[in-house]
Amino acid sequence: MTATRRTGYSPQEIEPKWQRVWAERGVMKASDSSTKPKYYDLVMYPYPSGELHMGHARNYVMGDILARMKRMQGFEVLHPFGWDAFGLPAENAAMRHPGVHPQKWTLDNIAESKRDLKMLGILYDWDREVTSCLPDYYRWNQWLFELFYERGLAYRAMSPVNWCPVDKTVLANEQVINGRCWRHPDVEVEKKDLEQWFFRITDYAQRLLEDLATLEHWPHKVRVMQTNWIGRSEGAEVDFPLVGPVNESVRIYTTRPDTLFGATFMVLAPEHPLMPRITTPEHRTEVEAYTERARKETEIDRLSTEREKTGVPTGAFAINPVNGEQVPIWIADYVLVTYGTGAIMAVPAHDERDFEFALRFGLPIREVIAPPSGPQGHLKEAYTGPGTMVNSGEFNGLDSKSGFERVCDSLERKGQGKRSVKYRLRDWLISRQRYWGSPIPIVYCETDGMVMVPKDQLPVLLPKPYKPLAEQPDFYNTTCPKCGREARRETDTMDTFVDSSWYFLRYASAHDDTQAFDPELANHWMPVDQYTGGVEHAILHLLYSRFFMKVLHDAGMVEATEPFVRLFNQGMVKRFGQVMSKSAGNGVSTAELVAKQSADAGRVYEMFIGPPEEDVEWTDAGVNGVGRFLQRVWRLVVEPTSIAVEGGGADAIALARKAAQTVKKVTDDYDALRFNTAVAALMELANAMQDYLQRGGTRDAGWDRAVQTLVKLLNPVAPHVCEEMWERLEGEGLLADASWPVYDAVIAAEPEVTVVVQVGGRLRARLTMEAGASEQKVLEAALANPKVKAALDGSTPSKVIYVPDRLINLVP
RNA sequence: GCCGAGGUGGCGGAAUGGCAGACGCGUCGGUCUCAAAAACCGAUGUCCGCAAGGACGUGCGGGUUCGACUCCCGCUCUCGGCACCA
Repeated sequence: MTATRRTGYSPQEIEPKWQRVWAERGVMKASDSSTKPKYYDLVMYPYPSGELHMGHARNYVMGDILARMKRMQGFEVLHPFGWDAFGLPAENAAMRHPGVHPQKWTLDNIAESKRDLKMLGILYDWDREVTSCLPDYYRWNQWLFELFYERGLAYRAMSPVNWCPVDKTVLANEQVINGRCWRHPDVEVEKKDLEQWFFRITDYAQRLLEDLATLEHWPHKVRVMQTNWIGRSEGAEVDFPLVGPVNESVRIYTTRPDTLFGATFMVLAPEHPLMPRITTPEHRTEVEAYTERARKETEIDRLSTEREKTGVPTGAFAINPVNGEQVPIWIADYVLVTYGTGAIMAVPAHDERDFEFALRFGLPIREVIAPPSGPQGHLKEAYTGPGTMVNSGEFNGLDSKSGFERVCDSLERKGQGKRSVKYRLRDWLISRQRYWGSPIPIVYCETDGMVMVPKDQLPVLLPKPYKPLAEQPDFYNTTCPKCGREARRETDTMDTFVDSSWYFLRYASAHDDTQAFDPELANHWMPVDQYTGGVEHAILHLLYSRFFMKVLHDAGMVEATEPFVRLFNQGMVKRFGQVMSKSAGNGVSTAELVAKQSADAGRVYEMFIGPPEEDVEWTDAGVNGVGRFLQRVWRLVVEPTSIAVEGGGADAIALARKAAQTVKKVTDDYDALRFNTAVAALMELANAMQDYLQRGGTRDAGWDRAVQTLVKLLNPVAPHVCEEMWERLEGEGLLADASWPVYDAVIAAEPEVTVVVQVGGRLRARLTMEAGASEQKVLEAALANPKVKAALDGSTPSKVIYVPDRLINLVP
């Protein structure tokens, strides 16, 4: 007997159809006034790089799956999109193709990317689209800059800055990776002194650190990275009075005041302001030569731990306040002027760097902390752990922890020092000497100094000609808003991370031309329930956004203090062993995939290919396999044929039970973003359905249940084909139906279950009983059973295992 | 160096302490075809065996447990982050 001819479906026909239908129905338009519970589903807005390939698509698909599921579950979903549209690539393109303006290049790219997103069936509320390079957005960037300025959080300072010689721009600390430019891993960053704008993020260091503890739905890794980046340490500042006529002290910072008696020398950073005054005449030449060389050295050399320590003595001495000892003062570049006080006391016995330095220059090493065990004296290396204080006068015998406190108490009592908390976090340098960014709305006037452009005169528009702003007199020549006399505009633009630090608020009222965002609407939608994007933003973007949120909270503009409740970092898509990218030439073009296979297959494949947080390798065979799966689902749902088989054995109850279990599994998996196992579970259900038909199963209630379950649960991942199938089954699209299947009690069909009760790993009871409505009920009933109660003997079970019949002989 | 995450078939990967390898790819066999491709059906951890079946298997070494991929201790390798922050 031959099976009837099976036709399958044509994705090229149904996919455009449903994309049209969704657009017409406006299914992803978020209502601000809905009575449904809100769900804010956000993917990191991208830099618009033009045509999309499937490497870009992965996180958008994840976001889309959640949006569709939450909508079907009855949430009012905000799923917006926008473009991080300022930045260097547009300028580079403009330089490569003279005559092409960065704006045109950017807007063309946006159009291409948008077309490809739609082609993949990813639904956004495009009415709320945000484009950061357009005046109606960057106007509010400038407005927020002024808010920061008014609150004392934006300031200008001369600063040695990181300078990328290729991009000819200043880089933030965060953009320097191992002393090299983040955009050019082979280009060393130089140092240069410039007047720069900063945001005072260090004022928020403690709150940024503390609130990390509340972000329990963030990846552990990201929280650890931010914690380390903020880098809080507790210690003390101690004054070492200078020896000689100068009535001054050197203030040092240490995290180990308990080792104060072991300080045998001091080290100042080469840039330390005290250096020129304390250096003795006979050491002057040497010190100046050293500091000059340190200044010229690039970050990469300076930061290398491989490098041998260098330094020179100043000839000056200072007095250790705790024991009156005179210690020599050295200059060395292993001490950083930007951290602590730019000066340290060196305790070679208990600090690896000081130890190395002391060995190199023959400086004394004195042990003041005895390790809890092992021989003391004769150190081969620095002992940095805790121990007992020795050679420390009145503090001898104290353990290092209480010694820390007692020494601090003593210093504070005598006015020689004080407890002090330091952070590694530096202020955020936002100035960029680039054209394609938000102009900083400040005017310099000879009479009035630095003046903000009045808010009603914003935006300060970017001039049309593509040329550095500092070379455009039409731009920088202006009048002072206060006195009306000639003045000069600031020609720096803002770091694009400023733009991306608040765009998620703009979505709440994307077209409001009276304010950056409507506080009421922002409070309605915020915080973001799910934020999805690349791990490369684990520090910069996320820390800055958190900072903005806190500042805006303090300004009374938003209620929440954290922007993102749940964060997820998806892995990257590779092909031929490399991350998919235009430059590597290994991208799978969205348009081509859709033409040859289908958007649905691409979507399902990217979810099925591996754990969402892992990097995955794209293979064409893999996507074809998923295409086969979707065709098989179509045949099962639309053209089912049961085949009479000898022996039969089709079990409709078992199929219905399988469907119910799949509902639970897939719903949980989607919620936890375990898309790979969700798809696998749907494949299992399809296999079970096929098996059922092959055993001669017919279209009864169990079958219908399985069909509905499969189509609904698969819909968020493969929306086009599922909508089409649903229409054929029910006469309408699924999103219109908007109902998510609920896990219910088919499990009651389980005739008997065995329950095993354990206390503290000890087996206490085992009994067979009639099944209840659900696993949970079975367990509850088991605990109420007198036999179990007796076995438990009043103690609480550490574990109750529900064991299906087929496994019971494994339990003793 | 410090911090974090991981080592499971030929491959990607599944497994609240309870049948290791779900699901898929690949491979092999079959159906259809003049043939090939596609599609569909079946087999597929390794070793021994014609078979029924047996033995061995989650980086390495110990431990806890009736039972360990899973928990604990030690080691090792890989990948990510930070890196002279006193």
